[in-house]
Amino acid sequence: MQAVLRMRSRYNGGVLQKGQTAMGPTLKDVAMRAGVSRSAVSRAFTDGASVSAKMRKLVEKAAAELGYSPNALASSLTTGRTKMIGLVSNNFHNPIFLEVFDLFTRALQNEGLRPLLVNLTDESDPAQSVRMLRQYSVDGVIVASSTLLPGFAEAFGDAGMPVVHAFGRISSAPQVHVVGIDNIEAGRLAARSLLARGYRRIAFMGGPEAASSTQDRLQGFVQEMAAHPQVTVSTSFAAAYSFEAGRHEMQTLLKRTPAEAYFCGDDVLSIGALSAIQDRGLSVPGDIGLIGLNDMAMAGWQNINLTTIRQPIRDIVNSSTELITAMLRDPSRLPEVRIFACKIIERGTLRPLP
Amino acid sequence: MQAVLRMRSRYNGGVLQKGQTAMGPTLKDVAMRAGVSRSAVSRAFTDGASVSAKMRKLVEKAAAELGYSPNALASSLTTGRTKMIGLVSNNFHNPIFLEVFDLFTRALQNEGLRPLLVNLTDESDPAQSVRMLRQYSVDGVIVASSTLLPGFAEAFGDAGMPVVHAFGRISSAPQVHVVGIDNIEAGRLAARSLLARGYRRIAFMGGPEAASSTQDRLQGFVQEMAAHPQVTVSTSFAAAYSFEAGRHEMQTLLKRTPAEAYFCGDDVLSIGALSAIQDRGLSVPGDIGLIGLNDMAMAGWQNINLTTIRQPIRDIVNSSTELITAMLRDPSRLPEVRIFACKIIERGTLRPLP
DNA sequence: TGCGTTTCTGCAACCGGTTGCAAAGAGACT
DNA sequence: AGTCTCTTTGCAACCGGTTGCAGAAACGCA
Repeated sequence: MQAVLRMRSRYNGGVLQKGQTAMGPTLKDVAMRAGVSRSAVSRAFTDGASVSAKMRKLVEKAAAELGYSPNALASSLTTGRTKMIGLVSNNFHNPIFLEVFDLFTRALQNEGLRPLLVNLTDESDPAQSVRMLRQYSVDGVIVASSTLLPGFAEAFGDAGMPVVHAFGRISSAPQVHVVGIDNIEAGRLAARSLLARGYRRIAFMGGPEAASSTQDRLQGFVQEMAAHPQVTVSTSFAAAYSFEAGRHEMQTLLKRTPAEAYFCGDDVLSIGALSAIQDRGLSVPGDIGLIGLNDMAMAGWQNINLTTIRQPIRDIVNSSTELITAMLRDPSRLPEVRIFACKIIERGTLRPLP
Repeated sequence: MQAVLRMRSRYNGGVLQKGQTAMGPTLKDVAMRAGVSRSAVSRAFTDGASVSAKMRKLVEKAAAELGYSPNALASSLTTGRTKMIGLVSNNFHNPIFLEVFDLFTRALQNEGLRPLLVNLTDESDPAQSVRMLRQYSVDGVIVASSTLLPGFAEAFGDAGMPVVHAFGRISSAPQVHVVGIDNIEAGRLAARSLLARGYRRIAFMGGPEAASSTQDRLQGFVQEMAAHPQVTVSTSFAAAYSFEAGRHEMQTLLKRTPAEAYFCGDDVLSIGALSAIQDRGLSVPGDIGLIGLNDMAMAGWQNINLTTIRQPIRDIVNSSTELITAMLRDPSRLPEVRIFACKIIERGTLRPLP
């Protein structure tokens, strides 16, 4: 009985010591209050543990009275799992990624996992990021980016963390899990739809030339065109996946004889290009056709109304989350590639099919 | 000497036990390798600790050879600080928040803090979120939202966590730190600029009626108009801060006699309204004037070219970050309100000044 | 060389939990 | 009641670090 009267460990009557996190009562406090051992309390909060219903009820009562909730970090010390997932990206300028973050955070939360957001915009050294995520002992890493060099995802994998690269480059011998679309196929799809509409002088206006997504889309686009020698193809690249870059690139293109239709690397670029074309007094699709990629919300806005290739964001996010949880269950699982199909969303920036 | 030969704790030769996080060598391993005590290693990694340069060098060498980096979570157990900050929001549909997240993650990273992203879109119970953040012992919480009920931020504060509510409602007796703009003043500013341009039938088309930001903007708007009885003011609300909601609301308004100019609750709403107006064959600013709020990137795009009130996102984010770090140093600091001025960005959706 | 100071270092306890193990308790059955 | 299970409980060690304290080492100076 007298145990109950002893000091309540460091949690001295609600007065916070300076420089210390607000920390509630601990397992020890609950144990004392319930008059049981600390192990009992621990077990009462772990499902599947060996505890009698009576004990559990007793502990829960004491815990409720004290407002106790277990410290996830402390338990991670012994269990080796923190239930934290590094959510790594360098894509903070493409509005589509806001949706990506929304979906990822919700999907992870539903699995009882917490996203630790890492912004790699200023980072060029994978080792540095590995160290950071190591220090926080994340259980796994989701790389959400179409422009981040594959070296990052691989570095995490090499460091022994489960990794999924969402929106990453498809590979037939993947180092890590990859979930995304086949950008080469997307390039072909764009090419086919331009051909079907009878365009003869067409062009690829890509995103940053160094990005694998740009390269792949171009490759597919050109491949498909190769079978149609009567069609001429030209190529150029915008400096970034941004409105301004797209607008600027199109302004440059318009100074010479422009193509009849452009496959733009991405919707944001398309919208920039659209703006440049309209400023010039030309009409879309009357004078120039445009097709984008992503189908971001804005593409559907009536004053934009962009024909585009839809990237199934939701499927990619859900599948990535599923894959990371599978990895947590079985870390020895071999890297897998999951490819989702794209489809064309017909709106008003290409001339109609003949 | 023989201590060096003992088993290297759980890190058995690089082979991971199944179900365990990839964990590198530990402090103990480094201590053994360097032939010193564990305390010595710990101190070598804490700056300002009492260690000789020689010892530090010795430890660093051993650590480098083993690829050791300290476990931040373990240390948080004794120090009581995790260097993790809960970044809480429910705003995942307004593109401006992508920029907000970008800025926050970078600012926090620069301070050596890690954002734990919490999506409250589906959450209505503050107690639930408090429990979650407690379990992860975050050092503080940044609430980044203009629509989240103040009850959330206050609940975190009551639970003893340092809190800053960014984009929150200004109050003269704040429960928690608030950083943002004075929405009442923003409403006045909008009103004044419409008046100055000679509009006589003007309207407020707000965001969700329940959001404090909407209410405040309306209040300021109406207050300013009160001094001009010759001007008529009407009011309506869109269901959400989204393109579709703005478009839909404007479509409804256009069925009756529309006002000469609208102050829209937000840029996204303005752009939706713009789309509805143009669809109807009317021109902006010829037939109807529009002014938004935020100055999101898109507002500057040439095919939108929205006159709007600029919200100084960057200042708000930096100031919030500064405030949260100040709270970490001194948790007893009293709640403070920081207000930033807004200014009008003149573009092309209002008729020119007479 | 000896002595007083100051700087370093290691011991051991602790942070808040988890878990293997052994002993206690509760039933079941003879 | 006695014996044998099976369940439940507590003890104690451990997870990977930190830190107060006391003793050891290094230094300054006579």
